Amino acid sequence: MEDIKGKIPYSFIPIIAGPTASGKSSLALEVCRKTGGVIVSSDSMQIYKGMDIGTAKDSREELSEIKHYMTDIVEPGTRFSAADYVNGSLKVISELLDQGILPVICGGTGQYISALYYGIEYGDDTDDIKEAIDRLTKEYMKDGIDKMYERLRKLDPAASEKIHPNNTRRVIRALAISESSDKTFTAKNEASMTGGARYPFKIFMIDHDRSILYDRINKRVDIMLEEGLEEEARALYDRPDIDHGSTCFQAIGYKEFKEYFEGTIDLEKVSYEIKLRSRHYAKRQLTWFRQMGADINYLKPDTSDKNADLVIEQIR
RNA sequence: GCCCAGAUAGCUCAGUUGGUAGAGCAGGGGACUGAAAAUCCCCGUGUCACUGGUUCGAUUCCGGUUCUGGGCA
Repeated sequence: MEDIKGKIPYSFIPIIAGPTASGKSSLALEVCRKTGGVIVSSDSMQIYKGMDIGTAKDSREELSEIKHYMTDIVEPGTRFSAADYVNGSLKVISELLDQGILPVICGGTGQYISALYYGIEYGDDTDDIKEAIDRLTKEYMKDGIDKMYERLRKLDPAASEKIHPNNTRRVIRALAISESSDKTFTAKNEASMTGGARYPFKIFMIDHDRSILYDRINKRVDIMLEEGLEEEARALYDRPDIDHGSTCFQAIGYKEFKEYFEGTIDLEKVSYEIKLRSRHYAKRQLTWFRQMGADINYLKPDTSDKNADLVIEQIR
């Protein structure tokens, strides 16, 4: 692990994590204001340019007030992976530390946060694996999942035992990784964590009652719709250069408009669906962070000002 | 006022030829290493509206009551 004490006056780099609508951004901005830090996003959808309202990106004013990294870095439609995220954000963090600036990691993508926090190294063969995934996805559509699962079972029995056969995505991915080099998915995973975390991180999360969190989600979706989410979604759908199967169309707040644009559902249904899917998502995020156990430092819901002071105190 | 149809899980509804009931959705829990806002797994007892009757036994059959739709006046 690299020592950061010589570069910045803090012992830990804060990660502000938690479910959607829990108040992460506002807290992270406040920590930045008080420390002269900048935000390094850990959000798999805020990386896309032009997807602002639906991904709850910080406002234009906030983006110009506090510098944001790993936000607005690619065009929608671009393929982007957890490996790309880790490689990119580590580079950014390293550069910031060299300049004596505190990086404040903020976002809700558990996979990205865990990868940073536990120091998962993905290597630089990302393009080969992306190709293998594309190839195997086509084979899967032709041959069905049973054949894919059987191939995985032969190549990497340990992985096949851990992955449910219905989980086609993870079956294909594990197979793609195993087939694209002489190491299996399991072997690569084992080797990927030997280095430990690159930096001393400390994770914080605001702990709301579930019913209050759901209420915040519902209200925020209403605000997004008032702010023009429909137009933003329409602009995305109308772009001829973006494949509708792209990752960016997985984003909640956009995919729910598909049927509306096709005229099969009304706006009220869209609103209902966005709220519902956001709640489901928040639940999954909570499961992810809960599983990290004592590595999460919980904060009581309070003003961003007060919680920022608590965070700063704990990273000294 | 009369006629018809309903009343079963938080919601929408199945069902029980009479032996106290089950789907979808919601909700809860879990998994997760190159698409992760994705993908996947597990979890179903509720005065079967109320009240009499028939019956060994009624949520089920019969009567009454209340409520909700729809129709006729």
